[in-house]
Amino acid sequence: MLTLKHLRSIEAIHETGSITRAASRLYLTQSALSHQMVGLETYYNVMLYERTRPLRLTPAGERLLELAREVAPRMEACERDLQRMSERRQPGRLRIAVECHTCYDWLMPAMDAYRSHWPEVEMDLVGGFHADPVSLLADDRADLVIVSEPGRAREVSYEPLFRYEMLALMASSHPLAAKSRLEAQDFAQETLITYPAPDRLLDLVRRVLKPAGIHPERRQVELTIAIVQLVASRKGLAALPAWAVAPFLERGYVVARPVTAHGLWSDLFAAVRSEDATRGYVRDFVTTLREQAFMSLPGIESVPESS
Amino acid sequence: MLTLKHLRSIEAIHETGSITRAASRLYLTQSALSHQMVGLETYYNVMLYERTRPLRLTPAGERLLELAREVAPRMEACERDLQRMSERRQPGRLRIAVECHTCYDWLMPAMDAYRSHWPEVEMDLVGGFHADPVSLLADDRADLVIVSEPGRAREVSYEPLFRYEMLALMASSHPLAAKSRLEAQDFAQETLITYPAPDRLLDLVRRVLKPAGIHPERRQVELTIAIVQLVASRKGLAALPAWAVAPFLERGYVVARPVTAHGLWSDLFAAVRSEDATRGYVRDFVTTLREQAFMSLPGIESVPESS
DNA sequence: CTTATTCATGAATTTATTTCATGATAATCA
DNA sequence: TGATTATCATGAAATAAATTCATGAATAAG
Repeated sequence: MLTLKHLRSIEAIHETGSITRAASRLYLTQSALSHQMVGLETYYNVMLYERTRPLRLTPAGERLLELAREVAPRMEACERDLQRMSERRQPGRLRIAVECHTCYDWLMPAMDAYRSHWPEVEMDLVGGFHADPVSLLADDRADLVIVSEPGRAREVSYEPLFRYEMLALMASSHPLAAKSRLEAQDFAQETLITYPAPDRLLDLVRRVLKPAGIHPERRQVELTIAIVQLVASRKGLAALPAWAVAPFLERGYVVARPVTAHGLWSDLFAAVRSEDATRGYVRDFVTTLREQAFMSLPGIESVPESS
Repeated sequence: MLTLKHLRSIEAIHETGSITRAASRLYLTQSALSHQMVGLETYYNVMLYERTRPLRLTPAGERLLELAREVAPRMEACERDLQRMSERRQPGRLRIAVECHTCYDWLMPAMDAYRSHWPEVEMDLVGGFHADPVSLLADDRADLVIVSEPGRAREVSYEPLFRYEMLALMASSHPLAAKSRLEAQDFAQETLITYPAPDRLLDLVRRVLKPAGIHPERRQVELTIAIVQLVASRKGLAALPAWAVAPFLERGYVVARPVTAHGLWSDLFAAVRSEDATRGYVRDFVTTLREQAFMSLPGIESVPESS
């Protein structure tokens, strides 16, 4: 029988163009999703997608996608209403702390989307720099913190959001632009342009350069646009999320290259107090973060289980 | 997770005002439906219906009902479209034969409802009287026959529709009106007014009077309204489906009484060729018959499994 | 007050879903 | 063009979910 689960699957397959990627986004194995689709196809005796790469929906698949788009939001709205009815306490509050500079790019639209679903939830951003932002949860100064690594404290629950690739950025006239990927040694003689943040938060430094014993000259700038401008002016290299550099590549002054053989991928998690993790408005905020990110950020993936 | 099944359940509970009756209409045990509801209630941590008789939906239950009403028809429309896509043969044909006179009362509206879902299916009514209407299927003179008893031939599939109670009808001034229920002997000295049909099709005669060896005087009339008129004029008794007599009871000239201790219940089935039983447009016709009947005929029930 | 009904619940059963392990097929790249 | 890597399909096993059966408790009807 047709379920919401099937509709979500069709949407994910359509959006990712692949059973494997869709499965990962749905937190399923590739096999489970394949079985699920074969089951649907057998039940209705139709093909739902062409077995080509990239995979495309057939007319029958498109029809299901259409259903998903008209039906899924209504079911979700109903679920939110039920959650509201069950939590007869005060409407919730979400004070959000963010560790990474670029996070604001996707956090703001996500908060907007969330506000329309949960108008009664009061949202706030916790400003300032904090050595250990997760401790803001226990101190009751924040209710949700965006971090790049899950901790292991039992009082805090870490919800995976997504992962993105960090790309090395250089002027298109830079000699290193000739290489298809950069390694740690390539940075040795360069200036590294970063946000003003401790090394712990700079994935390139912490996970690539420091382990290789390489400590390039450094320069710190606040704004992404300023970093790109300095790179274009051949003042040094930078490492930024793939989705953040995409708009600048079109103009051709800078180029982006992966770092190390498999690329430098960073994960993001939402940390919440474990007692809050099951609340409807909190879970829905996390879900909204994921949805909005996958909708607007090109090239991101879901966090693999092992992380 | 919320499924279409849950929505159908909520609808059935709302319409029947009882877990037991809803379960029977959904072809489930009472227990299964109870578990299902408790599961939903636990998942969302809300009550869905008041534990009173008759049972009423809570606001949370009403919210689910609202969802059901906006979402279920869309899912059904999509399923029909998929079925159409899978059957790339000729659009179907439905020649329908009917055994019982009163069937036309609910069959016509049901056919209208069905026509809007399957405009490409050509419907026709097979007229005339037939000693063995089910044989019309094998003879390819009909595609679906409404009958009151399932046969056991393997080439024919019998889909249960619903059951209704036959009530004895008499003038309100008739002495028997004093009794709360009638027995076979009560008919011995009366005239029985029936449709012009063989005894085999008259449930009162076949299942009550004949077994008791009672053969009252008879009079045959074509139209339901004429039967009621004769009864009101004290020309005799009649037995008609509860839903067919309901409109005449209001005026007060006739009264209706159950027959025998547990009432005289008649079942209805749709007989189709087994090869047709799985076709989308056929299954949907049967589903539409059930739906429309339960929607418009008061006091009917679903056919118990054993029948 | 007794007798029906009706709903809830625990245990057992059946059915469905998911994963694991692996094979087949198609795309990519030296 | 092979060799290599990606991706999807599939069967068997494991896990999870839904359904039934048997029964108890609560509620309405006679």
